[in-house]
Amino acid sequence: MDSLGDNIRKLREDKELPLRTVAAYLDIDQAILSKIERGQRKASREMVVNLAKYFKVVENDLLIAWLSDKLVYEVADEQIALKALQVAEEKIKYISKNKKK
Amino acid sequence: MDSLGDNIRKLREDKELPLRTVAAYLDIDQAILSKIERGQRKASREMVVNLAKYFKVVENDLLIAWLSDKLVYEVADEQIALKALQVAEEKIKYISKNKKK
DNA sequence: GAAACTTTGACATATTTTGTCAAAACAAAA
DNA sequence: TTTTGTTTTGACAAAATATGTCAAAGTTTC
Repeated sequence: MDSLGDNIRKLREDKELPLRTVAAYLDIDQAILSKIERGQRKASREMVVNLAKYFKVVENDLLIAWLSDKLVYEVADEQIALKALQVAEEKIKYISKNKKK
Repeated sequence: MDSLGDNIRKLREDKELPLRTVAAYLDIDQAILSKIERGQRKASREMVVNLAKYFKVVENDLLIAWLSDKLVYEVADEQIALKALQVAEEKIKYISKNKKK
């Protein structure tokens, strides 16, 4: 249930690595990584994939944290947020059902 | 469960109005309205609110269609789409619980 | 086939996102 | 408190997206 930022900050601090090191691996400026960890910038999908590889965690776990963050961000100041998410679920179910054919 | 575009196309055709008329009310080019109805462009929140007023339908119904479309768009080509939506729901529930205080 | 309506695509403009950098802020250790 | 290493911040430029405008092409109706 944590945000992606919380996740990767924990992973990084557990290994006692400076931003610099992880940022270098991702080939991004450490300022950006700092902002991502604090939720001020969004990570790209590619960064998330690379982070999962780097920290050896299940890629989908991080991707779900990342994508759900984006969704929350999208609906954040709407009263109808929850309802919209539920309807979106139905739509996705419907779409994937019809894709199997 | 319909997309916003389907919704407003139905509303418009039921009243037998040309794109031109509705577009004029919204103060947008009819080309844009055409694309919105066919899901090729996103409507702005403001347009949705104005459309609800224009067609005298419940504003939230259209807003939910609009917002859920955006969410579907966001997750569309992810395998984890459904899972991410569910996690986003949890996050929203958590957030709104803590906002009530 | 003329008239009204709709769709399409090219293009310009505006807005948002993203990357870069350096200075400021902070923390730990001497 | 100075030094050293780390993190955060904000200003700015560049890149990528989104949005608006228009006219031509396509479609439907009569």
